[in-house]
Amino acid sequence: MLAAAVRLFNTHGYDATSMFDIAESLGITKSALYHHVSGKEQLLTMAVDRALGGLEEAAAEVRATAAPAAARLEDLIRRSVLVLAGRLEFVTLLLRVHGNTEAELHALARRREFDRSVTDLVREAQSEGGVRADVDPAVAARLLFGMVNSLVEWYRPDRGAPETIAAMVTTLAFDGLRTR
Amino acid sequence: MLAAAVRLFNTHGYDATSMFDIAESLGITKSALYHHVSGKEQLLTMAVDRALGGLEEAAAEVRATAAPAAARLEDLIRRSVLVLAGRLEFVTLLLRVHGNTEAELHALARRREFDRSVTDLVREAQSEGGVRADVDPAVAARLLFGMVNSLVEWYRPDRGAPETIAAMVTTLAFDGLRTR
DNA sequence: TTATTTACCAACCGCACGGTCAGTATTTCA
DNA sequence: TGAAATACTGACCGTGCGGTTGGTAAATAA
Repeated sequence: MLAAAVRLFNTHGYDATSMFDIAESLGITKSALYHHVSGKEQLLTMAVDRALGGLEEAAAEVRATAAPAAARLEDLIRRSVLVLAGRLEFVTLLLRVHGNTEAELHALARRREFDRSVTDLVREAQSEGGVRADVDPAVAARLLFGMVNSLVEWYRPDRGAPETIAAMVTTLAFDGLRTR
Repeated sequence: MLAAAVRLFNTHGYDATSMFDIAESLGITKSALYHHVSGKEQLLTMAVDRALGGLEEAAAEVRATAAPAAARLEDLIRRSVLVLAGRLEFVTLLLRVHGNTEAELHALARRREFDRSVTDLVREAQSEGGVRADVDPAVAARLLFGMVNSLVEWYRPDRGAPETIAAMVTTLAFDGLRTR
């Protein structure tokens, strides 16, 4: 049910998807839908929770390791790509949320907290000498996750295994495109 | 007027912005608004046109130069960042379009054409030996522009001059984060 | 001055949406 | 068997939306 709703939200947009559309795609009536969920916003909340949960779990696991910061950053990027690929539809919805309601603002706050932890990791890696110091850590973090997050716009299983994509992302992030 | 509409579309979402909201933000009535534009969709069309126009112009200018493909790719990335920074609100709207109407589908087609030209450029650079050959050109193109397009989510003039950001993007894209 | 175009307004229309409600099948379990 | 909980239905409600209409005020130009 959540899956059906999220699929429609992603295809036609959250606002453009009516509760009737969701019910119809499940072969039930709108009233039956309201018997199971409190409203449209709850579906959104459940979906972005699943996305944020995966990302936060990845960050926590990485924080628990004792490797150098640069290696932890690489690991976080890798794990994030795997979360994105595994929970693609939920993360897609999360990344399109823009803070119109209370619930969306809360999701946005959690996203910002995640972003902040990435920035911190970049800064730490710079001070350890593992990452070049001539880039602003906040900008670098945002560009890095701009790359990762772009998966929601184009990734499909037939374009490569998640691990393959993750390897490409970390290669590009740490070594760049130039031949050497 | 277009600027006011686009600002509201980006803040609250296209669907969530009513023609009344736009009129109110301009201090006129809804009817006055309809005197100048044919409808809500025309505002969208005009906005995405301005975004796509900038990107296509950049691609054409780059195509007209005779440099190696790798240098042309770097130049296209640089120019694209400048277009994004300069027309931020219009590109933001463009990147959120998802093909619900005829006009949006047309915009999406133009975007895909641009993406294809980037992929071609990556492939050409690989065959010239200017870019590492162990990455899929389509994936690399998408990751590169994932990085560039992320600007619409975070860029503001006080976070750095467009040229500074552009330099960071091309550095990250070609040389990566690792110290050497 | 007068005719014409341009800019604007208030009131209105039809429609689709999120959500409710009163009631009815169906399942569960003592 | 029968009571209680669960799953579901169709009709309905209020609201806000995109867009229209018939008309008025102001600018423009002959």
